[in-house]
Amino acid sequence: MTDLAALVAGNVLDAAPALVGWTLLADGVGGPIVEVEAYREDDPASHSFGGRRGRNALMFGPPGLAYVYRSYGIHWCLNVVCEAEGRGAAVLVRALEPAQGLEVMRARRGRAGARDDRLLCSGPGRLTQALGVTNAHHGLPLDRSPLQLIPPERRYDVVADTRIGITKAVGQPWRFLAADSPYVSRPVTTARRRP
DNA sequence: ATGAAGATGAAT
DNA sequence: TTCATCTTCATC
Repeated sequence: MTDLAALVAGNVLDAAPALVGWTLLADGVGGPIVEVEAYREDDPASHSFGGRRGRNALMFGPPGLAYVYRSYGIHWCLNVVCEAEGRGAAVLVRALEPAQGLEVMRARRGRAGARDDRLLCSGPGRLTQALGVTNAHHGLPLDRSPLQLIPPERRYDVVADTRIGITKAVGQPWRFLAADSPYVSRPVTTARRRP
């Protein structure tokens, strides 16, 4: 699927893996998405859980907009709002492969980012810092300046895994990664060794 | 009004 | 493992 509007209008569990490989740019800085997570209304871990109120109202709005929130008082995190208006679903963009605007990213990411390109965008907070995404982008469409989502140029093999940092709803394999990408925030969970 | 928790990241 | 730091939501 190369039509963004149709993609984000669909079921978030389909949209999330399909977004892997799309290039995300903010003012021309970014690269292909390699890791996302899906969140939906019936999911205790989702900001939209329990209905539309306050800031999360954007998750219930029209698909294709950016839902940005503050994490741990420090980081910004970027989501792509999905599904029809009235449904509170979104895809958290967790990591991308740094491809365009490398020097800008390194400057924004400071010490850690300067020494290893894998530390530029591997994590939702790192990614927004590298791309300069903040509260100012909350509610902006992802298909118009300063934000862009460009269809993949090649095929990506996508792997499903459990989400990260979730305490309220465990087990759902709603984290989607580009297989073998060195730019994901964390490798796929390996089977737990027996005691 | 006030407080605790949280879809994180960096340093120790 | 600790801690930075702030919005949202629950409770008083």
